[in-house]
Amino acid sequence: MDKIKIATYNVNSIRIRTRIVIPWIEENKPEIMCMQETKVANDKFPVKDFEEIGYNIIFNGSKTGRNGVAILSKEKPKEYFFGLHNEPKDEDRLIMAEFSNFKIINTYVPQGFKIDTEKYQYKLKWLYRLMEYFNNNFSMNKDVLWCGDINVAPEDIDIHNPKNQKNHVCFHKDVKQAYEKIKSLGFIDIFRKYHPREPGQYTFFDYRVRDSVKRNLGWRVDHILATKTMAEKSKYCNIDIEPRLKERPSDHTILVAEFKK
DNA sequence: ATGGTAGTAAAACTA
Repeated sequence: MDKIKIATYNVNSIRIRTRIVIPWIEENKPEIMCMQETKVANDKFPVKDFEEIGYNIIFNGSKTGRNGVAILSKEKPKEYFFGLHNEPKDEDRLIMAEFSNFKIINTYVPQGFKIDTEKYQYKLKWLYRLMEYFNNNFSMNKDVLWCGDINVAPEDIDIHNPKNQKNHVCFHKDVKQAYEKIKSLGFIDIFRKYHPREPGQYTFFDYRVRDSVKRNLGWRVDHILATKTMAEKSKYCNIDIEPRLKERPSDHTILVAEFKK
C-alpha cells in the first residue's frame, strides 16, 4: 500500500447512518475513518457490519447514547487508548490509535452550548487539556494526525455569517484562541493547505436552519490536522457531501485527505 | 430575536 486515505465523519448515530457509511466506504476505500457522535452503547455497536467489509473497528460510547467515537481501519492499530490523560477523561470523546507509520487522535470536542455557561468553560478547559495531552504524549517531529469534529470554525471564511456569530460557542474569540494555541504546537490544517482563502467550504449544516445545504449556510468545524512531516506527505483534502445531505437537511459532511505512505 | 429538528431514549437532554 503506497497511500493512506483518511476520512473523518460526525455520523450523528452510527446505527442510523450505517446504510450511508458502508456503501461510502466500499466506494472510497479509506485506510482509516474516524467517526464521532456514534450515539450508541458499546454492546449495541454494529461491529459486524464493519467487519464484514474487511475493517477493524475500535469504539467507545456511553450508555446514555450520547457522544461516542470510533476508528475504522484496514490495519489493526498496534495500540489504542480512550480519553484524555486526566479527569474527567471523557472516554467517549477521544481515541488515540497508533498505527505502524503514524499516530492518530480522533476527537469529538464538547460543543459548549452558550458562551455564558459552564458548558462553554468546560469546552475551553477541554481544549487546553487536549493541548497538555499533546505536549506530554506526542513529538511534533513525528507523524501525528489530529482529526474529528473539533467544533471550532477557525476563521471568518469558515462560516457563512461571521458578523452575527461572534458569540457562538464554535466561533467566539476564546475558543478560536484555544484552537490556534493547539495548532501552534505544530499542526497544519490539511484542508486549508489545498484550499487557502477559499470561502464557502463547510463541513456542517444545521438541520434546524431551513434549506441550509441548498443555501450553503454552513460551518467548517470538522478538521484533519497533521504535523509537518505528515503534512509533507499529503496529496489532497476534500469535503465530500454525504449522499443524505443532498436529499434533506442533515448534519455533517465527510472530510477526506490522502497521504503518501 | 427566537426557534427551528434529529437523535437517544423513554422524559428530557444534547447539538
